[in-house]
Parts: sequence; C-alpha cells; structure tokens
Amino acid sequence: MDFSIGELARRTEVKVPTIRYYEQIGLLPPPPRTEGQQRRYGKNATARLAFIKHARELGFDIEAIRALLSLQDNPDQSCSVADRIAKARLAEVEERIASLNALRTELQRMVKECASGRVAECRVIDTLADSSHGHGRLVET
Amino acid sequence: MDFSIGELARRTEVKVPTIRYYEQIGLLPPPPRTEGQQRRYGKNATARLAFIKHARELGFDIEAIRALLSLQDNPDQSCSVADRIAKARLAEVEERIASLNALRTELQRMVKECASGRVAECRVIDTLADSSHGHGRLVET
DNA sequence: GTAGTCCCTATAGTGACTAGAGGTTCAAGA
DNA sequence: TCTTGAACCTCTAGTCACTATAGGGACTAC
Repeated sequence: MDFSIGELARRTEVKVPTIRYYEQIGLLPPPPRTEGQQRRYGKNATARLAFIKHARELGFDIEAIRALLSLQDNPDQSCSVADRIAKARLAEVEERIASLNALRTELQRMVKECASGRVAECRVIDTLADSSHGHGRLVET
Repeated sequence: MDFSIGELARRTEVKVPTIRYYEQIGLLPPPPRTEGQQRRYGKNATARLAFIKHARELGFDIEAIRALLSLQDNPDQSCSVADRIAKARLAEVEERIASLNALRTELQRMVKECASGRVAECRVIDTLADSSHGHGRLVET
C-alpha cells in the first residue's frame, strides 16, 4: 500500500513512461503525491492498470478501454455496451485470423519455391512482383 | 505510357499521398516531370509500385521492402537474403496467428458468458479485471 | 477565356507509446 | 547528519506508415 511508480510498474509489468502516459490521457486518475511531487499508488491503481493492460493485450484500443472503464466505474448500468465492444473486437480478430491464414499460405509457397539460387529465379521476388495477387486488407495495421 | 500520379494511383490502387511518400523515403525513384513540375510515370513505376503494394499487404515493413527492391534491382546476387526475409516474416505471421487464436478463445468466452444483464455480473468486465490472465504479447503492434 | 479538376509543396496530425535531456527527491549506508 | 546513487520529475521530440490540411499552380474541355 502506497508505493512508487516504479513499484507499480514492477507489479503490473507496465513500463513507467506508459503509466504516466495513461494518466496523461485520463485512463488512470492522477494519484496523490509526496511532498516532493512523486506519485504514490495503492491497490485500486494496481487493479485498474491490470485491467487496462489485459484489455490492451486483447487488442482493445484506448477508446474502447475508456468505455469499458467507465462501465466498470458505474456497475448498475446495463452491460450491453461492454458486450457490443467485445463482440466487435471478436469480429475483428476473426477477420484478422482469416487474413493471416491466407498470408501464411502465400509466404509458405514463396519460401518453399525459393531454391536460394540467384535472384533471377527467386520465387520470393517473383511472387511479390506478380501484380495478379489482389487481396484487400491483408496488412496488419 | 506517361501518365499522371492520379492515374498511377487508380491503376495500382495506392493513394496519391502514399505514392509521394514512397518517393520521399526513396522506395520509388523521382520520376520525370512536366514543364509545370507534375510527375509523369510509365510502366516501370507501375510495376515497382505494385511490388511495394503487394509486399505491404503481406506485412513486410518498409525496410524489408527496401532490401527486397535492392535485390530485384540486382538480379545476379544470391537470393538467400530474400529467402531469409520471407522466412522471418513467415515466423512472425505464424506466431501472430497462434496469439490471435488464444485471443479469440478468450473473447468468445467473454461474449458467451455475458448475459447482457447489469455490469455488476458482466463477464466481459470481470474477465478483464481478472489479473490472473498473464499472456505475453497478445497485442497487435 | 474560364471553369473545374487535378496537381504541387510543406506542415501537422494519427495511435500508442518510447527515448532523451536536464534537473529533483528519496532511501540506505557511513 | 551527510552523501551517494538509484529512482523520480517534466517537457519535448521521435517512432511507423501513412493521412489530412492549407494555400497555391497546372492542365483539359468547352
């Protein structure tokens, strides 16, 4: 109880500058300070930061997390909003998995057919140069 | 033959500012200009841009593409470098797919268990608040 | 000649941090 | 009590791969 930002960073495995950044954008409330202006945290901050960290690991963006946190702060509301956010994220993830599977197939083919000879015969280069490969939104953003 | 940047954008489905950006960072050579300083492109530029576009769709970053292009420009070298780049990218993609599958499972569970009641019983919020979920690097970067 | 579309450069903004400079505070040992 | 050195502070700028905006100039069709 009542520890420094470095200790919070160690406990949650979130880097110190990232914690300050979350405070700056309003995901974490400004904590009390020592006389010398150093931040002091307690159990609540640890839980809230763990929540944020886990949500980030699940790929929720900051705005989604902001919405989820405000739900958590008002536990008497309907959770249909949380449900909607999670469903949207699930759909994104499933789409991403499908894209990456297509991508893996193409990369595997490229690698398999590359005999590591000269570039002139290289399938990796050839495949990339072949403009017939149209597939929207494969790139990870 | 000999068309504007807008026409190149239409043919390759790469946006105009993106084309100028690729020129600025040296992926595309500076093209000839009209008297009024407008860019004029030909077949070579189209092929090179299609190569870049495809590589980006496959998730190669700009530096990898720079390396691949320089191989393409010198077709007498060994293509082991290209092979290595493609293999590294394949490994990344496979790791990413594994992470996303884990993620999907967790999201599916969250959504399934959310009865859309009050937030107090919401599994979405609960799951995120549960700090026992340690899994490294699930987040897409 | 003029309207309207396209093009030009240059700069700033995006998201989610990360790195650095330059200075201050804290905790532990002598 | 003093000193050392790690940890802390703020502020600014940089990352990646674009994207958007401002304020203008060029080109094409009528």
